[in-house]
Amino acid sequence: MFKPVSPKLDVTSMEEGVLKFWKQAGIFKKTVEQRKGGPEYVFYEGPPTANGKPGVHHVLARAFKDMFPRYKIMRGYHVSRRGGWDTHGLPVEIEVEKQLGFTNKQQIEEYGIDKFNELCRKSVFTYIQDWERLTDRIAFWVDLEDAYVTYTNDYIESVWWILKNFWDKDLLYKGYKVVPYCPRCGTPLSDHEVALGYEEATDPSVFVRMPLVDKPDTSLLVWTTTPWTLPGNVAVVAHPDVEYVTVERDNNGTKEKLILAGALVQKVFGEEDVKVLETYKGKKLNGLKYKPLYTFVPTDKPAYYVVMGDYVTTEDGSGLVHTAPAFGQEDMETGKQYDLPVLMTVAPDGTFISDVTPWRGIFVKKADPLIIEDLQARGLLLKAEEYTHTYPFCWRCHTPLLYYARESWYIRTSAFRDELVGLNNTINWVPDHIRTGRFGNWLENNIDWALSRERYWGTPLPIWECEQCKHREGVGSVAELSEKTGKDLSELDLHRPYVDNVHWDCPECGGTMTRVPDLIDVWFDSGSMPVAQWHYPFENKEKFEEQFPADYICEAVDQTRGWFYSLHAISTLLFGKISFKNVICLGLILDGDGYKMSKSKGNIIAPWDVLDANGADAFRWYLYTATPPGQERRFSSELVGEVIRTFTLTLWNVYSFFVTYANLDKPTVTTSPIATSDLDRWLLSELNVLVRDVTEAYENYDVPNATRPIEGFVEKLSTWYLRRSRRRFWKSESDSDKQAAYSTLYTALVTISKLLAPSMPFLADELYQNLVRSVDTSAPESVHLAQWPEVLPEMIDESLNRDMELVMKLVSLGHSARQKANRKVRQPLAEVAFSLGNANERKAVETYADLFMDELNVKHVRLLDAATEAVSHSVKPLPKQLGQKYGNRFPAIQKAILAMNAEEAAHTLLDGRPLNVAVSGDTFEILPEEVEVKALAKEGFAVAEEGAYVAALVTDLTPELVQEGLAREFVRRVQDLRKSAELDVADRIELFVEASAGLRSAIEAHKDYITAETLTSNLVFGNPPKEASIVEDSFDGETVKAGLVKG
RNA sequence: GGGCUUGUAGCUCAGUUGGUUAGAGCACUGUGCUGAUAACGCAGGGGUCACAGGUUCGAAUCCUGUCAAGCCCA
Repeated sequence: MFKPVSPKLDVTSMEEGVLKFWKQAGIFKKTVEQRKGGPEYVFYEGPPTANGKPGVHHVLARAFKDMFPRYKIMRGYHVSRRGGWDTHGLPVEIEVEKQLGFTNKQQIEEYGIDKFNELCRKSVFTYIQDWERLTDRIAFWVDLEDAYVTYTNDYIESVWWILKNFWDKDLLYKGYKVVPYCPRCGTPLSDHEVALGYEEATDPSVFVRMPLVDKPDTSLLVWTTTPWTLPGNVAVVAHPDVEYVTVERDNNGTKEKLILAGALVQKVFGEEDVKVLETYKGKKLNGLKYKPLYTFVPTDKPAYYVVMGDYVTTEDGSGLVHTAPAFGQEDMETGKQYDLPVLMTVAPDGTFISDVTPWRGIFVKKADPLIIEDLQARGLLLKAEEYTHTYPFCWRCHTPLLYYARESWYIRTSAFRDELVGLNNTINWVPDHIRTGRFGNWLENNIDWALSRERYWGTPLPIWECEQCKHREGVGSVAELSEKTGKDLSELDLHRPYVDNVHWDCPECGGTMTRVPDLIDVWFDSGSMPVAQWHYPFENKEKFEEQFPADYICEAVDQTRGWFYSLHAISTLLFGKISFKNVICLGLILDGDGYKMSKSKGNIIAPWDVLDANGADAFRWYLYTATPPGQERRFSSELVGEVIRTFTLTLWNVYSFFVTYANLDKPTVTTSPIATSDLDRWLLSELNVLVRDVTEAYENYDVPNATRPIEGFVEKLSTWYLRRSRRRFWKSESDSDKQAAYSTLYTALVTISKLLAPSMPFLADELYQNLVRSVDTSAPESVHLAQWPEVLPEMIDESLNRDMELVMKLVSLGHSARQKANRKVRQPLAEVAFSLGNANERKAVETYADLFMDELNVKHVRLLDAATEAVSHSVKPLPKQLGQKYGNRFPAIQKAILAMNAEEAAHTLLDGRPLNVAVSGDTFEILPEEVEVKALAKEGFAVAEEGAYVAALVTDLTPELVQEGLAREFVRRVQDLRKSAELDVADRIELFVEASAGLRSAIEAHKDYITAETLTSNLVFGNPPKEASIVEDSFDGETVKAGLVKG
């Protein structure tokens, strides 16, 4: 006996029940233990930060993370799914700053770094319970009890080991980094903070002459919107492939020559009459020396010449870009590339340094007009205008931000560009385009990783420097630190401020070694996780080797420059290997209107609302099936509800049907059924196609194709197989056909439960527990401990699948014809005749004649006789076949075929002979398969057609047919009555009938049929007793009163 | 400003190497069927395949440009 199953389903309580079962039986742990010794499948969890509540985008990522380990477990792999938490970084600090009401860094230092960091440490897990609860509810199986945490000493020590490795390979260096910087707050801002403060601003737009050293009458014409950066100028950038021109113009009576981009001449000079003397590519300008505008600060390297850069555009300005490496990120990159000097003309408070004598102490933005004045006076200014653009301001104090070079530590990743690109090409990206697109481009344009941060809560950069002689040492372990200091530091907290208090004597000069104040980028923390989660190499050597690299990781697309990059870069530099083999890169979740969900817009959808309404399975299924994973998706709760209506309930009802009837019949079910009918063979064939396709999709990390086809199969199972098989389950005799039907349906349901296990883990186990475990206690305890279904190729019969598809199409045409003829289905008709496009399909009509008769309620099924019954034929040349064969002669051939006598052409082709078509002197032999022949049926038929397929119904009624129709109408009434009287499916009844004459004789003529259909043990013509349930009705000109009682 | 992605019915999405009248589900309307169903069948309305050029006998599909949206970078 199976547990009785109601056709109604309360999704959430079902899921909670399964959740409870998993917990009690420890199923997750068992999935890990059971596969010990099996091949290893490695999954890495990209660590989230638990200082905010999880949202729907986290459900998305976790749903996708979960499905492949579940699949692999069922295929016999061992998967340890270790969780992890990202715990350092600015977002954590900002939360604590908010909490303390701080607005700048001084306040933190005054408050005490030790106390501040302690608050950070606590704040990190503020919402950990929300995370755990959600993770549990959506059935993301991950080991959170043994999760790695990036702030632990062990983790940090491993990160230090990596950094020491880089230090020893000379991959760490100190350089300048241009950052958005607030001169009032005295601090750089993170990208996130900068994004908060963009506003419209009006700045000067100046065109400046920079005379060439060798040709003083010719000047480069340079454009800038930040005149204050001009004292820091060291070079001018031109695009190598853009057209530049030398123009001659009148400058207050003297002729002057200016160089600028040809495309901008009109824009710069407008109406003015300028003469273009010469046109050439930008690369001709390469290396030209010009006279510096200012020389306040001496240069220690060659400067003041033209360099090449691809980023120059001809949208604005002059096409010649002024470069001051201290004040622009691109400028800094160019400076590094050409080894240009960095002129620091501005103090950290945003004023000019004293070397810039005319404007010393003046805030740079305020100095702009003064600089313009100076240039004007020296005849170097062509023109000054105003320019409105968006510019970032400090979100705290509204001071305009300066792009400003700060000293920073870098990793020499650009030296590994080829390795980064080459190794990336061996990674399987889903979607594919990320590999060469977003991620590949990023790697090809790789710049050195700016590693350091001037903050407090993070992994300290383990480099110590002598205060006197600047001698530096990298440290790669706590033991090394103990050795250098001669103290046991094994209990030292590796965070600031404690680690800052560790000093030793400089081996070079005897001075004091002090740690540099910087922390490292948190992305370096998370990118170190393959190593650091195991405290490698200090511990767990074997574990690390077993768990590296990952077979599978999955995060959203915003991680291309985040975790995806940091993982890849670190493992490339450290090991020369990839750290993940397969990666699914998810698109973002948008709201129902296509906007990004954000707190400020108030369009956040809370995951719990969706879970409480529709459960986790439907939520997951929606995420898997709605959109390919890489695409951004519009999300709404209603669409998740649709999953339940169209998929979950359909499957549930098939399941409920099976259990209900199986409990009545108690058949012996098996999952290796012997199919007796074509319908069974067809279903099993389709089932094996499904197993084959879904398995292949899982192997290819193709989520939509691992899920969507199951929907299609369930639909066919419910609306075709089961609808067509109902009577086989009802009938009273328990023959082999019935056994086969039960076993076929059983096999389908059990297989579906396994195919659904990775994607709908709750429903899958609910089905499995009842269908498998309740009859076989030796079976694995959960579907998640079971084996993935094997494809049985011998069960796949492609031609049977095609035949059944044809049958469904013809049935559909038959129904359509009935509707056109206005003949309801309960009225039997004499005959249906089909016409098919192609001769080898004809057999199917014969094979499935019984099915057609039953489904269409007709007495006879046959093929339409082309010779005698079709009034006419039409021919349709098929473009695909003929077009590919005859190319540009196709239109003429098509025209010629249509111009022929359709009847003669049709008969030729129907006989299987080729058609000779003459087109402007040439004769072409057109084959039967290149033309579609369509028959039009003669009158007397109700016809429906689609392409070459025709269904023709004989609609004439005989008295016998009418009587049979009446009998069916009567049965329908009785069945409704049974239902409204809430009788059980198997209850027998006594039936009392009063009917008009026509109906009465119909009932008498079909008494056996009626009593069998309605489970009537006694049919009486007469007045029903008082206790009977009664219906009165009239139809087809007849009236009836019927009553029934149990028994 | 650059890169990547996307644009097909009211909504969510398919659409194969270019080839018949561009499809499905949901929603809507009509109708039929039903002792598993919250369903199902049949039919109907609903499309400038974002736009404009080009290649081709033939373009939703290939090429170029434009527009819009999203993300990343500047």
